[in-house]
Amino acid sequence: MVSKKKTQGRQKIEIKKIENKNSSQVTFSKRRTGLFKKACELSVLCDVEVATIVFSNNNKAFCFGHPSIENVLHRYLHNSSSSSLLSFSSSSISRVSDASVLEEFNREYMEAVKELEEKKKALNMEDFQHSSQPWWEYINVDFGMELEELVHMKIALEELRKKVLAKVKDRQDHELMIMANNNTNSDGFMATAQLPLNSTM
Amino acid sequence: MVSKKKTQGRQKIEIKKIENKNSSQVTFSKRRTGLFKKACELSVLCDVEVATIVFSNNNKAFCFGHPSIENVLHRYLHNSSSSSLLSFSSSSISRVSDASVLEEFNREYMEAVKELEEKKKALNMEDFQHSSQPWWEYINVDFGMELEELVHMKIALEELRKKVLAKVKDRQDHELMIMANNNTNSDGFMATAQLPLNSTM
DNA sequence: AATGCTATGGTTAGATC
DNA sequence: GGATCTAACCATAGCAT
Repeated sequence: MVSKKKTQGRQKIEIKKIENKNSSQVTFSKRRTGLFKKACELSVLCDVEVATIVFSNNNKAFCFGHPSIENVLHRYLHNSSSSSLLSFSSSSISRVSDASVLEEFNREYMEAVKELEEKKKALNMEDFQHSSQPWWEYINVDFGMELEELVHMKIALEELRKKVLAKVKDRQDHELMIMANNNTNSDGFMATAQLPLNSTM
Repeated sequence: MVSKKKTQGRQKIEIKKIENKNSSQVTFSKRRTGLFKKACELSVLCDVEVATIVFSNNNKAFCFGHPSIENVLHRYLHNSSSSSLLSFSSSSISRVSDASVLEEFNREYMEAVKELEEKKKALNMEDFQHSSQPWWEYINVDFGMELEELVHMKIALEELRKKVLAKVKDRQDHELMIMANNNTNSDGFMATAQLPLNSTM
């Protein structure tokens, strides 16, 4: 009997730039996932801090960090300016940065991280990730927004409000229709639906 | 003839902290090498920027970066205002000292990431990820929300609106005060500040 | 602490939907 | 653009050095 293979399976490839755009995109997605998984496993198995950042060709940043990206970057940058640093890049092995460049970089970094922390705090993402509460409960405006941003936000919220109201209206009509056709609906749910929805926002 | 195997080969292991100090060290060394190799391959195959930092338990930093560590970190930190929501970390899990909980790290992590991905999708984060537009422009209500959720969202938005309005008011007063004291302010910015802010939302 | 050995577990290229 | 499948390639646990 001739064994007919369904696929050729994994083929050996050279490690060089994949010119085909589609293949490159597929490989990027698969290997990125694999890389993050490996990074995660290393952090767990050996109880160490790991940070990995990948930029796609579309300028998208993907990252993994344990205990957190900012934490590890902070530690790295802090250590690198004061003590010896074992690092290498694909272009040059065992490359050590100039101290003055790192000083400047550190300053920029501190500013960026501060801003990042504030925005993160603003959205309470840490809690949001592991909470059962809906995301919109966590939005606040305590971070330092420029006036221009606030105006834009106000306009965006106005649009959002319209969408929500429309959605609520649709659902309410839908539920009432169901109720009209089916008396077995639970009272608890319908009670919620009967909140005053047309109050001014 | 009895086939006598020299070794048992690679054995399956759980992804949890390796308590044996020596084993942990060996695994750290091997997997660290593997991780950097994967990172390097990804950067070459897909022609993308990658940075990976690992701290050993001895406080030693190992890293790989293409085109360089500083380059990628710099890019990440400067893009942070638009990409901060897309990073994920395992910080909440690292706070747990109980070993039994740590054992479940992998499963919990995967679940958390999956859940997060879903929420991101709901918020149209994919587009938001690589855009310079602020996050609130991307909020929509197209996903399947229950009526109860919508009502809660409406209430939350009402609260949010109040905060924004208050913030806008404060800023406006503040800017006007500055303008009164300092005529060198740019007109462009102040023009934005003079948008009609008291329109009904 | 890093490296070589092997058998096995795990990752992924290529195709398909 | 993602999800799934298969076979083949690759990484690495456990051991010794």
